[in-house]
Amino acid sequence: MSRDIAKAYEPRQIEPRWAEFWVKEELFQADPAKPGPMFSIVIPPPNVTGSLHIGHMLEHTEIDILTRWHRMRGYNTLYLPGTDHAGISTQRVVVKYLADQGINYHGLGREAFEKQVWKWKEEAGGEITQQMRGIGESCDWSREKFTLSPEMSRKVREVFVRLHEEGLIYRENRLVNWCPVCLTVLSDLEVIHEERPGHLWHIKYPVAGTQEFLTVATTRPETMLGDTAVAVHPEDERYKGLIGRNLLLPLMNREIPIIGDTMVDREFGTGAVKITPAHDPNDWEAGRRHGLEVIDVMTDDGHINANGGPYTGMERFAARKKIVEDLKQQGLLEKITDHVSAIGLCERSKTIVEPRASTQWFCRMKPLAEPAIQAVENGAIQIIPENRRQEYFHWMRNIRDWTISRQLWWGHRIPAWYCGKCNEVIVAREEPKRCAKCGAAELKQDPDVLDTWFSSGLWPFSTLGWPEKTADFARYYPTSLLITGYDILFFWVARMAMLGIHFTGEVPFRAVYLHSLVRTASGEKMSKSKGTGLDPVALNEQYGTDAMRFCLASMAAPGTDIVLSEDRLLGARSFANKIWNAARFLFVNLEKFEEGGASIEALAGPEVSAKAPYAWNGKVPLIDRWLFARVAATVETVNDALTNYRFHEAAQSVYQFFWGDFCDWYIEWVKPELQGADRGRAAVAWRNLFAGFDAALRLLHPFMPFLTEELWHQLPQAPGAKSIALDAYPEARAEWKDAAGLAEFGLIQEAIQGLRTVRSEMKLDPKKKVAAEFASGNVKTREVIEANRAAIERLGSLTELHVLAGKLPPGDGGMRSTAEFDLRIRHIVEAADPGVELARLKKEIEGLEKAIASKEKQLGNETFRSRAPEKVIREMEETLAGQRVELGKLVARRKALVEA
RNA sequence: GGGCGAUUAGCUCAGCGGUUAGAGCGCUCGCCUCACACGCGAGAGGUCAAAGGUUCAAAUCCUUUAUCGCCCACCA
Repeated sequence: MSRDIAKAYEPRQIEPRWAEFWVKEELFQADPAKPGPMFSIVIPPPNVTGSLHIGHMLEHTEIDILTRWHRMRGYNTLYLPGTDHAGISTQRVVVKYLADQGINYHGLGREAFEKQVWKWKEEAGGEITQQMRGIGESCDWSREKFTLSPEMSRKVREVFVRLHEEGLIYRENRLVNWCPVCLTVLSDLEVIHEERPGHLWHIKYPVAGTQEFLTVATTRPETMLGDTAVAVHPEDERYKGLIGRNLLLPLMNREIPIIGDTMVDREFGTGAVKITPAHDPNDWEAGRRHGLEVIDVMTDDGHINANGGPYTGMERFAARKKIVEDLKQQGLLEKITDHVSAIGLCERSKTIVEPRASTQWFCRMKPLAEPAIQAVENGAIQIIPENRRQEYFHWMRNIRDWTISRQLWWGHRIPAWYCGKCNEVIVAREEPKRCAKCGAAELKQDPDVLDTWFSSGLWPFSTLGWPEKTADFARYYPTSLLITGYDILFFWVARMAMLGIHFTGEVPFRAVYLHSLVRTASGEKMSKSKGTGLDPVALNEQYGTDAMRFCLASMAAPGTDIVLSEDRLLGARSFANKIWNAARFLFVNLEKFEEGGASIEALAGPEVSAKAPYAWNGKVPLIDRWLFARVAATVETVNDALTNYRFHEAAQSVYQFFWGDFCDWYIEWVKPELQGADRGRAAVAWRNLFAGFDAALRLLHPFMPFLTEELWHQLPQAPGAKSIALDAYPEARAEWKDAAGLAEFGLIQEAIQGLRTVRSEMKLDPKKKVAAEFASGNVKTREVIEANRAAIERLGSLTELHVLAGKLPPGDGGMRSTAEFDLRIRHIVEAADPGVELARLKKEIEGLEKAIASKEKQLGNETFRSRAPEKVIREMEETLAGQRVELGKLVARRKALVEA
């Protein structure tokens, strides 16, 4: 950078280089043999065919900040990357891709289709991991995993077989959620409920052998084709007598019984419920209780099947329409009322899910859930933010069995084989040659695959080598932390907790931090499919990845969603530019200093920094004491904030430090000293400046890795030191903490700001230097000001500052008073408007009076004095005394002004 | 039907029991001061959604209400 420095920071010139460097140098490869405390994190595997969206950007930024922060603090750190095969969603993408080319995937056949998906994966599958490299994630790429790799497949089969042996996995015919578009069964979680206005159709069923009718109310008339009973409440006076009689099912002309069942709510509808065991979960149960026939009237793709009489072949909603029409025509439709009901939609296709009886594989969850509940209860797994614990508990305590089979081709094939001869079901790790029961060789593997979440549920231990006892597993499991979105708490987090504990005997992660969702300005979840997402890759190009990372971090308060705006990004970009320009200042001025024979090696570098701050004439200058005290305070704030996942607090703290302290005060203060005639003094100033800057870079690195890496390389480093990422995070060294230094410098800041305010109020030309007076009754205060007079004069644009004892009498010019000191700039102001000054005084006096009154009231209160902590009382008294002094001064000033 | 969260400066949000409530952006005034106009300096702007309550002390804890949002749920 040093000789030809761009005036503005241009991330595009810098980021790709370092992104490549980090990968090529394999800087983040973990070594289980290395000593030290451990920090491990496995990535929530993104969809292999996906691309980086804004949610990933946030998640990966948070993961990478914590990873880099731990690594710099000496932890043996592993950040394990990988991707998910994402069964249903990937299959949908490829099916559509083929369809666009006029290819029907069914026609292709299973094997050819699978080949297509693998081909797709090879082509598109690299994108997201490539993007992750591009944004500088400090992953160990040598350990990258894919949920559908042969290696992972073996682990999946192992788990399946063991669960089956334990009786936790079973196959059964029951009512499941069916998606007629995806053509597969779905788990309960994959069905999203949405309230929609609909109707309640009141249909008259003729009572067999009479002229009477029984009216039933239904929201889904088309299911009547499969009705096998009508239920009424056994104690319902209206219908009691009908129980046991038969009804003639309209349109189908089948006789069905009237049954009594307490499931019926007498208040709802007509109090009579049609029972369709094949297409409603309640009815399914009722059917079992009463031994009713199950008549499935639907095809896989949501049409009426051969059981549907005249409606056979019709699409389900077309059939609904026709059935209603026909009923109306036959005079069997009593009425239609409006009714809002929650309907189930397929998470992927948004199709209305059809409840349907089907034979599927299930996993018994209760026994798995119990230990996972306890793990969170007893703190073995910590969930942050805390309020998500409740959701976790609620779901886990009401958990139902998990439908794990899917009628897809893309996924882990279920390791079950059926004997063509004796129908024996064989579940095995390897494909069996013969039936274990009858010895026949006619075995056929179950065509279905496992729910994607089944394999991702094993992720923390499968990726680390389980069931083998690998070094990685021993060293990095249980993982330290999981960072993921709260939207997959049940899908993924809960299942990992259950399976992890069950198979390893240990929790899969010590803590789960559930990050926010990034929303659009209108509050919607950002989504690419809806076109409401911001493209992080494009934004990174535009503003810089560091700016994006910093922006997200500064907004990532736990528990609240993020609304990202370009305004905020602009602010973060400015911050990056500010850092760049601070560096530019250093190097540009260093050149001038170097002309006198100094070299950067003598002024900067790890050995020089280690001894900072440097003294001059036996004393560390106040400004340097102050700077390092601020470094220590910032380090403490950042460490504390990151320990508690308070990214926004950490980001805000480094921002304030770098911009507010380092640039606005420190650099401005030391400017003249750096180029001063006294080269010894200047060398000390340079060393302290570089040491401060070096600490700042390391402090900032987890948030803004590219920029800090670039600048770090411009400074002398230890031989063999490769990257700031492997350097040490600054420590809050005890010798840097300096309360007195902070207080003294605070006083000076207040004085300078006071002077500037007065100048501004007096509308003085910024270039015009004037004389000023400073007065304080405190000897120590006067000494501090006197000792730093030159800098105060410079930063306050003064010709000279007179330091006086006591207080300033009222007089001409602009005045400013605090409890500690008085300031005045004497100046004849031509068009000075005393009204403006009076108005300001009035406002300040009123504010003070209000504050004083409230304190006097409190302090005068006996209960307060007896109950409040002593510290609070003492502080309040001190403040009050100060405010009274200040008020006195302001009132005197006002009086003098009015009289003049 | 249950549960959770939000409501604070024009905007986006921090703060969650103890001084006159903060930040970024925007706004006003003044500055191209030899690192940075993606900048520098100085300001204006809020009865912390409403009403009760607890407390010596409430934006902060409790209750109710209103508005908005989310999650869970097999009332046909």
